[in-house]
Amino acid sequence: MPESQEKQEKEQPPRRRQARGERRIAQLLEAAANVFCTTGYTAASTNAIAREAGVSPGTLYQFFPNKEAIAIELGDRLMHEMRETYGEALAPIDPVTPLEEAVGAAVERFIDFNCEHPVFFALMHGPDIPGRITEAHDALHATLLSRIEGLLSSFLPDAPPADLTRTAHMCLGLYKAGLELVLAHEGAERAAYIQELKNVLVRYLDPLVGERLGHPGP
Amino acid sequence: MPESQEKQEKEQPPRRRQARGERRIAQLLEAAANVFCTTGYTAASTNAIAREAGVSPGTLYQFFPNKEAIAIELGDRLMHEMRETYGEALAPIDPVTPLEEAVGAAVERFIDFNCEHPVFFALMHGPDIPGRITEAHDALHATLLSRIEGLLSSFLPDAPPADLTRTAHMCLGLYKAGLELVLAHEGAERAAYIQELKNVLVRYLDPLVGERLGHPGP
Amino acid sequence: MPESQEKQEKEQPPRRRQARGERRIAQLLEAAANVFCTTGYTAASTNAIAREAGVSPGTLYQFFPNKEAIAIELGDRLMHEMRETYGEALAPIDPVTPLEEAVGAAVERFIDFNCEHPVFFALMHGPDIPGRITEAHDALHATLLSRIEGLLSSFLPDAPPADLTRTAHMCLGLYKAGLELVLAHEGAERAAYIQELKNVLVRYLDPLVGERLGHPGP
Amino acid sequence: MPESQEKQEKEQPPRRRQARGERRIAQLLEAAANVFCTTGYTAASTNAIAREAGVSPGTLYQFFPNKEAIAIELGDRLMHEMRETYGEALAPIDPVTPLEEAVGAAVERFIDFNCEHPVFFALMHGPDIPGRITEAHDALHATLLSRIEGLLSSFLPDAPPADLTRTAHMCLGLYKAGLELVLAHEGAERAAYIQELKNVLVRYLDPLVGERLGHPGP
DNA sequence: GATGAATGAGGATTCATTCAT
DNA sequence: TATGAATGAATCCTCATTCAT
Repeated sequence: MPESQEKQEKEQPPRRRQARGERRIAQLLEAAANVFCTTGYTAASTNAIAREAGVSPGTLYQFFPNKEAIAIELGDRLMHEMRETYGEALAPIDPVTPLEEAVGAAVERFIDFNCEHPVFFALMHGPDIPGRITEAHDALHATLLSRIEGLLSSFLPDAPPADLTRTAHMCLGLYKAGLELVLAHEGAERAAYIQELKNVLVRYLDPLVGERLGHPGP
Repeated sequence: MPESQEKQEKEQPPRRRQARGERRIAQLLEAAANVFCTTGYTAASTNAIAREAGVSPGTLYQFFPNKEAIAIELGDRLMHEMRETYGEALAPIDPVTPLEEAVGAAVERFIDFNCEHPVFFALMHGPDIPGRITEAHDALHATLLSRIEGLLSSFLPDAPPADLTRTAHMCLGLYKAGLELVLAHEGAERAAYIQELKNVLVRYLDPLVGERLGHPGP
Repeated sequence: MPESQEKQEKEQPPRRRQARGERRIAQLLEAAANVFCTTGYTAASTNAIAREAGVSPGTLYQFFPNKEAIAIELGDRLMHEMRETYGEALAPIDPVTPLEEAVGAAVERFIDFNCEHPVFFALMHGPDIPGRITEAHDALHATLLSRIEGLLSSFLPDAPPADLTRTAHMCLGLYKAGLELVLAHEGAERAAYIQELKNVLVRYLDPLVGERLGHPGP
Repeated sequence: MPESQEKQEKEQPPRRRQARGERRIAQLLEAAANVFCTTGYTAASTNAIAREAGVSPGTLYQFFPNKEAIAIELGDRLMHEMRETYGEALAPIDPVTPLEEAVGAAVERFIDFNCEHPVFFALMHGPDIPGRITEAHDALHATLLSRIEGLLSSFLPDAPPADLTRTAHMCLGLYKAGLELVLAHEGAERAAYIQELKNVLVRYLDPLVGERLGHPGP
């Protein structure tokens, strides 16, 4: 069947190439994740990423125009995977779920996700410059914020948008701070920090959701 | 008066030299603060610091062996100034002071200090690598933690040391997270974030100090 | 012929690249040889080598991690060429050859080799620090020593290994010393020094080989 | 006695200053010797010497215009001390002394001197560039050569000057080579190398002095 | 004399990126 | 596509030397 072969050669190669390209991209992203974790985002070099991926620098630049782009794509995939793993189900939470339970579950999931994808942490913190936010960092942040806002909106349906946004920012910030401490410890101490992080969030949010139906304040 | 001359030879020369050097050091530290704020600690280069200070690289290295040393000295001076400004008085807090008031005041002071010394923030966050903690970062952190522990111990006299330390770590982390948000906003929004930060800390700590004399839980 | 293409993909690309690289390496090594001869090994700078080679510093570092590595490779190639030129035939010398003749030939060859590859001298002397021996220097030395030991063992088949080694060290040292003087002179004077070097070695070795068959001492 | 005091103040200060200067110079030279031994002449830095001497760089430059000058002065003093220690007596050697004894004694003395003044070795070898001889190196060399020539002339009274000079050069070279090996070993092995060095020199010189009175060749 | 500050060119090395193959 | 060679500016840091005090 030379014809079909011809066809294959004409149609499949694009596919194959795409497939190969996908593999390369995945390979590069994984390498980048490793390097970001090891040396931090700022200190990570594209050459190091290419080396870790076992390809030449030129190859890297065939798929990504620069380091930023790698981080962005990595963040995107991370967000995508988070959605795949935990689903959009994050958002529609049964309003009857007690806050403590909801927060506890969310924190657990976030931490689990982080442990499975340590680069998440590296990307979230990004370069230490306060003002200059990188695109990658930013995109990740925005996604996370919107997810958190989604979560919060179930509990705070009446909050003004500005307040909601602010609360989401706070929650994300607190979570990041807690995560840093959690990751810095192990065993029982880690568990204790996880509990503290939950406490922080629950106690912070509790008064805000006090007026919810079925959740009369104390 | 050969005697006085002898004295001069033994005491003055070191001082005289130090005068210029001291000025240079201050100048370099100020430049370093600027550069750290602008580009972040990790990306800051010694050459950039020297350029900012208007001196040659060699001059910088006559006073500091490397970037780390600059950061350490900067952190030390910052801590010293913090103590000068707000005094050891942070520690001995009247136990009758309501938690809210105490936390509010502490937060205000910390934020004020940060606004006056923006490099504080840059130093606190340090390089984005999770494990690799730099000396400078570390020293600053340790000092802050001990100050916070001191503060907390007035409120939590009965807490086991491990818990106290953990709580201090949490507070510092929360504060850093809040500060980042505060600094990222201005005007009313900044004020709102400051309030949120206070809320977070008060609500987090309130249950822990519930058993204090005169502060029975609700 | 997809198969041959596969082969090309697997075998040729590495080769093709190496062609240019190989040329660059040769070019860099030649430049290094020049610089080592001109300024000495210690004072030679990688930048100077790159400049001499007409490439950028970065290019040099794509092939060699540092100056040492260049010297090592240079030494290796030199040793290889020496073997190519004079062959392993150095070792198995007809035991009936008179010592004077053998030493004379060896000295001539060594000197010729040096004149063709002046960097040999620079590498042999290495940095002037007594203790701190560099790898490059060391490797060259070891190779030369083993060659000399091989030569000597034909003449001193019964010498204990320790003595043989010591004698080899002496011969190499004497040769280096003589070479320095030879290179420092020209014309008739150079010839005279060459003769003196031969005399030194022959007279030094003669008593040691006195007991050889057919070479009864006087 | 204010007058005499006045006198002292007017006359002694110059002396004192000279004394202080002498001390400084000695101090600097000793420091230089240490640094030359530790890091080698080429790599030695004037700043390091000043530091080792416990003075400021400026002070060093008040006594020596550059590194070379330090080495030269160091060499001069070394030569002076050698003369002080072993005297001009090196030259007039009893022509009846057997060559072996004379050479053995000379080698012993040279080696002893080196062990007491390790910098001697560093200075003798100097920078590894063949052509570019430094002044310091040169001066030292010249002195040593003339001493050796003196020694040799007792044994070779009839040798043409050119031959004498050449032989002296050879002896110095051989001695340097041997010294390197001697210093590189310890204990019994060192002793063995010392013996070998003596052998080399005796055997090299013996035929040359064969015609001396009372020393008929074998 | 003595100090230590100052210089600025030069050292090794790395990096993001581009280019020829 | 993929390679690896090439770049050159930028990194940190050192050095011989000079200068104001």
